[in-house]
Amino acid sequence: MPELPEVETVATGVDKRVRGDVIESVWLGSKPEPFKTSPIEMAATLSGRRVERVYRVGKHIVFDLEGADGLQWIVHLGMTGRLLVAEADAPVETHTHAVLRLGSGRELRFVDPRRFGRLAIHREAAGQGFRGPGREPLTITLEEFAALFKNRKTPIKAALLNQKLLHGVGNIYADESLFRAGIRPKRMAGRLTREQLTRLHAALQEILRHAIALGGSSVSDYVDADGERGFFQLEHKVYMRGGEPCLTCGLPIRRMLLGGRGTHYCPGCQK
DNA sequence: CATTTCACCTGGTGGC
DNA sequence: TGCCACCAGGTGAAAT
Repeated sequence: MPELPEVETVATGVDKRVRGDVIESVWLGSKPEPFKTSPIEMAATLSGRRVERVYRVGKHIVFDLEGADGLQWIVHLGMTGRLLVAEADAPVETHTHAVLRLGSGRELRFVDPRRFGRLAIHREAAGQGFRGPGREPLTITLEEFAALFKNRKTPIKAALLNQKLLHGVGNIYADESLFRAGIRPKRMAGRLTREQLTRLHAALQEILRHAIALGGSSVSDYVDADGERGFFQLEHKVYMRGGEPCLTCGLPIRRMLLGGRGTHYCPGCQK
């Protein structure tokens, strides 16, 4: 899964290749799982439209479609979803659920083995495009960030993963930013000190920006729109390093379950 | 309402 | 080589 940096990388890559292109025809797989909008309505809405712009909101990829009705195509990659721009004669991978044939002769393909991804048409309400469920981690101010966690009794890691608070943060960047800020994942969100909130706000933004600059983390099968892997996995300090020595203090990194998610932290560096 | 747990899927890995 | 348990970037419904 792609989290904020991976989705940003994919959206940027797709925008570069697809912006201005016309969707000439649409094929949607028969399995209904990925579609929040019915396949018939989705295909009818997309066919013949020009793509004005592609960008990221939270973990969603938003396609602005040309036209006065303000319709948008929303793609969520789930855990294993990929959006690929391919030549029309390139072999179609298994688990391909959507193919958009473009006027340029290329195809935009949605591939998702686990089928946790979602596709939908968003109808603009009151002149507003798709906004996402929460606040943007990259642009939120420290004051707004601190206010999100006030009086919350859930562990800080669970709060970071709650998309209605901040959208875009997932398991990798929650663990990595808590390590960088020196905070244990189980610490109650509402009990963080002002200093901890300041460190966490800075750590999260620094890590997300760094990860975007490196094209995201390729843990297993993540690739961008050109099929290229990212490099931020080489910078992980705790994620998936359970049992290995902390790169700062040497103590073994611990792995535990928190909210059903694998959680990694350093018992020496995080308080 | 806030919070936690679990189902939803396929595939890769490691132990036996 | 096979079988099986367990794990994986996420979310949202149901239970508490």
